[in-house]
Amino acid sequence: MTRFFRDFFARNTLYVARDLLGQVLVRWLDGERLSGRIVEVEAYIGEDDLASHARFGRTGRNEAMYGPPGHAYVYQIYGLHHCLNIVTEPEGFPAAVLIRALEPLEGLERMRERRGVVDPLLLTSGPARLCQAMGIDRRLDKADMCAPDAVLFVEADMPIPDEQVATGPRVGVQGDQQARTVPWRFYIRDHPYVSRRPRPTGDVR
DNA sequence: GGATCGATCGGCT
DNA sequence: GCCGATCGATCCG
Repeated sequence: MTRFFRDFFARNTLYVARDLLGQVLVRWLDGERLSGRIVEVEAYIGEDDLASHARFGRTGRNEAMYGPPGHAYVYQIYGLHHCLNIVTEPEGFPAAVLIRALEPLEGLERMRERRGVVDPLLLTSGPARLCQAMGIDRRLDKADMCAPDAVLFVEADMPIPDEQVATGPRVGVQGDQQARTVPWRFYIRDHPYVSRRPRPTGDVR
């Protein structure tokens, strides 16, 4: 399978996000290959995006977002969970695609051990779940996902036609009306492995 | 099915 | 000192 080169990630973040759907995220962990099809993602674009970690400018945590495309941005949240992003756009512009859900393909038993659950629907449907299943933590922050010897990378697999791509507001975003409602969440329509977390209503009456 | 809440801690406005 | 791009348990209906 072909891996994506850096120029794939250097593009407009919305295109990268949409095009990542259907592709396969691969993680080599202790000599074992774990993988899953990407079925749900979100785009975080620039310092003007008030839902982005870059909204307050460059800091220690978000530094990877300002770095070269095709690298991982992994952060810890709520003191106990990790989330994986892939950095996009040319170096210097802070943007990334959050990987929100996978359909597990390879290494299910290992994922079950790591997650402590058996149901495949609970293995990698959720940004923190997939990180736990695949052993992704801050040690992989800034890892180059385009390097020949990468232990975390994306393989080109199955393009998803426009009819099967759905969009919507990003999950878990609070505050600013624009940030809450802009349709920068992309997912495969009716795919069983998309996370179903209910989102707080962004409605104003 | 939906709503609510606690866990747990690094980074920061 | 406060808060979070989450998850899982628990309670209610």
